[in-house]
Amino acid sequence: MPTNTSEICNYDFSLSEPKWQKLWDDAKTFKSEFNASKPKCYVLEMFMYPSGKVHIGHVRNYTLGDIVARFQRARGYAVLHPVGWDAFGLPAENAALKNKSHPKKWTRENIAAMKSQIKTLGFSYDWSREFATCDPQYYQFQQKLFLAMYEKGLIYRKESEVNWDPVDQCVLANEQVIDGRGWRSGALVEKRKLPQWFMKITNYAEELLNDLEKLDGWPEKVRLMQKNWIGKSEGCTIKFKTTSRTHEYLDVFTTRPDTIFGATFLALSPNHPISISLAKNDPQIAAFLEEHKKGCVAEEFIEKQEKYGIATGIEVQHPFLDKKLPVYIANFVLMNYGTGAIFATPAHDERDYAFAIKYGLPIIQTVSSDGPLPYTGDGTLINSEFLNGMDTTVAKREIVDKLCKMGAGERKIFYKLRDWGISRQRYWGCPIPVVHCKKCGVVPLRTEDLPIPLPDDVEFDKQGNPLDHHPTWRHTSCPLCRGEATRETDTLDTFVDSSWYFLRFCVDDPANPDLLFPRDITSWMPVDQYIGGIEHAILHLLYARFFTGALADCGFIKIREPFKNLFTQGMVCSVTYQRKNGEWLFPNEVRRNSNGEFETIDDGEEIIVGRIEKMSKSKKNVVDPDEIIKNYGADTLRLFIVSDTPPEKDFYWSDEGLIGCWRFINRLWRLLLSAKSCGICAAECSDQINVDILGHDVLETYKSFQRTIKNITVALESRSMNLAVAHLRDCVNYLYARGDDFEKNKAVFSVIFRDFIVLLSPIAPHICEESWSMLGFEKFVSNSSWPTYDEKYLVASAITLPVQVNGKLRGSVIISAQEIPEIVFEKALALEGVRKAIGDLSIKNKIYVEGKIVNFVAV
RNA sequence: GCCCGUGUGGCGGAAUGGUAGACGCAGCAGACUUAAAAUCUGCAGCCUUUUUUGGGCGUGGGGGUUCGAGUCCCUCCACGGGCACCA
Repeated sequence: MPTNTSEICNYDFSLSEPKWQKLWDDAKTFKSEFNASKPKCYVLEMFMYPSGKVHIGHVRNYTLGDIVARFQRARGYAVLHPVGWDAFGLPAENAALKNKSHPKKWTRENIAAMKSQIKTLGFSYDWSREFATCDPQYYQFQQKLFLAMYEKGLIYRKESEVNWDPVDQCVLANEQVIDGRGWRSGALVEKRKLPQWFMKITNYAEELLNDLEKLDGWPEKVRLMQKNWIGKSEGCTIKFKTTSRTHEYLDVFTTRPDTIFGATFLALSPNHPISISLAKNDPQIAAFLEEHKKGCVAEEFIEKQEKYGIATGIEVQHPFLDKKLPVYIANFVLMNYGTGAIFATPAHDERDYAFAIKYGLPIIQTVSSDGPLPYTGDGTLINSEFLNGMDTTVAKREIVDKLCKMGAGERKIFYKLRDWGISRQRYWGCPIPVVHCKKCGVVPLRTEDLPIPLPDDVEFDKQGNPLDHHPTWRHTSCPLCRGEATRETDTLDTFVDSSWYFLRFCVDDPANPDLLFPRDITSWMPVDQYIGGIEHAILHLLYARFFTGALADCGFIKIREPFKNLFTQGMVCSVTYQRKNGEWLFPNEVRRNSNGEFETIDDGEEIIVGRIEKMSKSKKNVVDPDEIIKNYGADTLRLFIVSDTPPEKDFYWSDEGLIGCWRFINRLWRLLLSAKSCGICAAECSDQINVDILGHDVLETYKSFQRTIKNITVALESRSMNLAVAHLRDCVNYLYARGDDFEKNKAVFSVIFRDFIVLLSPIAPHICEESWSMLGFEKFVSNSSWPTYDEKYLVASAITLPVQVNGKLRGSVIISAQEIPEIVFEKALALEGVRKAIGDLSIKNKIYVEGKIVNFVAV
């Protein structure tokens, strides 16, 4: 890759790009203004965590958003396109520890550094709305929202078994535990009991699930992932009478009440109250529970657990048969789902089957099937008394009705979704506005006591939460009794910060200390186009949906769904290089030797060229956006990042591809220079082009360009940026070949060039401004309107029609658009290839699809 | 295990059931140049001496629907992702 591009550079981006960025800034070009006479369009990219450096993944995300924002602006929308920082979080604390610095300092410096990087990409942001979630002006409102939701009963505190990350010394939400490990540290998560703050997201399970159907602007995949995560199952509880003296009844939950006659035993979770109470008097059960507890933490049990259990000696009465069923404690029954107890039907459930085989329990088939047991599908009931002969769906309804009438069961719905644990035992987050009073207990602060600022003077030399060690901050008075009280030292999960930032962006002046959500907020909401990575499909997007509904219920806002359209872009990937000893290498430490093999530059060691993987620092397969911008300019990078690969798919970085885009930018510049020297300019433009007097060739060019306008418009509407780029390239190639016509048809080509510049401007805005100005157009191309096209010019006068015989291509004829079928067939039959293919066969059928194809069926 | 998605040249990828491979990368040839780079102009799925304006094959495999299938249906395979004892 040439690093010194000055010699081959005929378009000087290094002058042009900063110039236009400054002019846009000075003119406040991208300041969003709500305008009731225009349709609104809120374009938002998931805001950035200030890690310190912008990476290519950011560039892809924000370029996609900027193209949408600029395109919609040109099409006449009032566009809101804000930018901000997701600035609280653990890495700031870790970095502070490492560098003996302060999280605030680290965060602020990173924001400053990343902001200057982002600015060099020329995004059309309204910077006046910028904020960071660690701004007291932002989090004070979050504290206010907390109090309102607390009052509404949507937040509660509970002693709870939590996911404890032993490395980060922090509690994790269920969503942050991946394969039993912390999502950030990768450490094996332990179970601990701690008092925790929760948000009642489960109150919204049904709404969050049902509204997914309305979100037709979301990828099906994301909706499905959320649906599975919410995990609704409909069924019923059944009350079994037991032989135990201490526990008269045992409630179980099932989605298959139809299989009740196949029940041969019951199973309790080891954490079930009955299990625990039995353990007090039964050392064997106590030992079993202890062993299970240990097993839960060990890795191999998370991977693949064998089913095992222990008999309790208790039996229950079958609700319909004169029969007693034994009760077991089984490791595969979860306490935090359903009632923590099940009835087992080995014939129709894989887990029950495995358990029954292991402990020699009976297996009774109650749904007929051709295949082997266990059979979990639907079918006709057998061995089931009054249900015999019914279909499973009918039988379900019938049996539940009967249980309800008997008072032995009720219809019930359970969800996999759990309440959201929002407590974090960490310093760098939003303080929870609550105090602990010896007399009054947990007391929320009053709104007038806000904000509770995070103290700056903390020390990180001790284990755990620095707020706990602060000499004064904790000590305060109780808002109720004025007595001595201590502040809550847990801070809020940073996912709370990102659950409503999109609402705050709607506020004209985010630094305004008084207004939370002024009246114009609902004018901008919902977000019309949200863009971000698929990795947030569940966590962030589910929390944000919940928060929006909850804030509506608290009376703050009127909308319930925050994101109308969602686009999830793919990852940016690149090849990896490794030494034989496994050490990763940067691309610039590697070269190809004369045999075409890869070797290190410094010692010539042979290199393993690894898989193409997501760019990451640890694998060293990263490219630095700063370097690219320095050598090729922002327009080249923006163009490249949306070329070729559809935005939802993974993008494979290649230096050659980047250089191809660089060549395109320069080729375009040469085209514009030659156009200018032919007299193409603003003054020659006329919106009244008389198409009727154009010569044949120019008319064809004009029509072809009309199609280009349509193609690019359609491509950008459907977010197919790669297709838009292909059509732009096509158009440049086409115009290049018609250079000789420019001078003779200045009016037509001036209009074409003007419109072309607008078409390219969302993707490569700087060179477009430069050429806009060079050709004498006024103001900014960034402020001009999107070109329109007329469908009537899209119809070609002559069509090349493919001709098939028995579905195989045998030639083609040129016909006029309105040709009658008889003439078309006549012309087609005259083709030598067609005659040859038909030969001695007789024509059975003739098909002519207007303007598309001719097919002769011959046998 | 369950659910979802994807499979097209050397590569990234185009294609409302209607000429498969647009556009680009890499490649090849020519022009310009002392030369190289850059640039410009062409060629380019595979097989096949009917010197080719011919023929055959071709969108993961097999089958089906259709005048016609990359596209729709069935089935198998491979890869990727999500969930994972959720009763």
